[in-house]
Amino acid sequence: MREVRLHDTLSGTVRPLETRTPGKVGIYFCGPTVYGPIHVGNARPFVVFSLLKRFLVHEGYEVTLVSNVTDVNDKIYAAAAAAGTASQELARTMTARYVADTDRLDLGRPDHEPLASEAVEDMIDLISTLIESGHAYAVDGDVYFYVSSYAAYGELSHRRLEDLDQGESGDAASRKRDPVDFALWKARKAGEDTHWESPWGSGRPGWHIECSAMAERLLGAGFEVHGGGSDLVFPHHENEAAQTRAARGQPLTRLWMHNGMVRLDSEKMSKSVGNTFLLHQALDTYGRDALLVYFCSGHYRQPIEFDHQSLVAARTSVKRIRELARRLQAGNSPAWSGPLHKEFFDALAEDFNTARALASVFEWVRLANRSEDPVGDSDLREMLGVLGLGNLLDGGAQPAPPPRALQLLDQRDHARAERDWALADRLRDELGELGWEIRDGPDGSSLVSL
RNA sequence: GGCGACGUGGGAGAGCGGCUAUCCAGCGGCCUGCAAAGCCGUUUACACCGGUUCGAGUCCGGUCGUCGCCUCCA
Repeated sequence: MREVRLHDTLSGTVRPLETRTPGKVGIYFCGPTVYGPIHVGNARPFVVFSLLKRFLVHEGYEVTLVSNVTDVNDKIYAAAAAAGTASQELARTMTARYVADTDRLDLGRPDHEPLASEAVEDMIDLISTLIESGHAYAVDGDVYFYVSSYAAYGELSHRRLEDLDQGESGDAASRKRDPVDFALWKARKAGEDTHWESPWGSGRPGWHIECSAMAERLLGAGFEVHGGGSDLVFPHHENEAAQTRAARGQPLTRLWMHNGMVRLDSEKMSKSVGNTFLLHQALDTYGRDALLVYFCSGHYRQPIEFDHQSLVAARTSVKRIRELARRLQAGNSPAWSGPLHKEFFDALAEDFNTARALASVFEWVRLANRSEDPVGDSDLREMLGVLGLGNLLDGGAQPAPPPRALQLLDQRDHARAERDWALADRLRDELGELGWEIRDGPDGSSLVSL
């Protein structure tokens, strides 16, 4: 188990991963609001934190990964109304699609995927505690967090209250003590078809409180890593941090990790801008393997451009690994593999640098291709496995070509022996149509399935 | 306007103050009837201007540019 270091947004530094209990890590990352199918940008945290878990498990940690689904939200009400369905119905449908789409990434599921709508009791408890301790106040059925009561507000996002644009609008503004106060509970409004009873009347929870409540229930306050997209740092995570620490007297998490945005045309991919590429489309177009390589090809904190060329490049790299798999054999890897294997895991241990790790993978591929001797796959299998790409080495064992293909190959061998290149090339084309590619080598020709 | 991040070879993208990143594409070569696959070589990059240093993409300051957050947002 090597020392794992990760970038922490709060301190702005790369810090060692600290655990409450040796060997145990709890990770929570913010999942989507389910009012539509998710896009590639939404998928990035799912990939990053799923892979981080795999890596930590590889290092010997016992990891509990939690990711919420926000199924109560203004946008869901609006989208459901527009579609003429019940908001809960829409949320259910879109949650199922989210699960189906991310399942296609084949990275497993988080250990827990709590729904906001099923955690309202926990949220009410937390809100009550905040009111009792003077950190929140109720007004006309709403409850707001009283930001002024919490001195550390702004520490996560590194901004001062006076630096915020406070051009607050809407009817909530008049009920707040201060424009920066944010809603913990919202009184039921006309047109909202879901609501819960609370000490402050019928209503529904605000957004930020769900994560504080669900993370605490499933991981306990002070858990190891809280993650999400960098666009959530403020206000979402700032507010989460404030709520939990104000209520519990201890920090929500020990380390805040944020992934960079996926861009399309140099601009953040987002539903509101409308420049989205849906995850299921990306999976259809480029395939799951290429998409993973694409995500791993840049550091998780950097923005990454979603463009055709990058995805095609990723797909070509995948082919390169698959191509190598044909000539590997099961068993221990040669001596030259050792340093690369180490480099790979060291790179992941230093702020989860998948780009650098991938470089070791391709270095490995080159050395293996260069090797005259048979090459055992064990190290590469272990490396790729952590990136969720172990499958690239399966299917290395070729299916036997059908008799028809073998017959054509035989005919081509004859044609070549007679130097009838035109016929030989025609037979090669025919084989191509059957899905077989010819590889002429010193030991004769062989067939490879396309 | 405030806060922050980033600007690397044709494209993408790592990079610890001194050592080949890597991937995709191009070109040349090896292999080969031609291909494919693979290997070797190759275009000697770090926005600009100063500074620190024996030595700076790599540290400091400034300029320009791009992006993110400041409102829902992965």
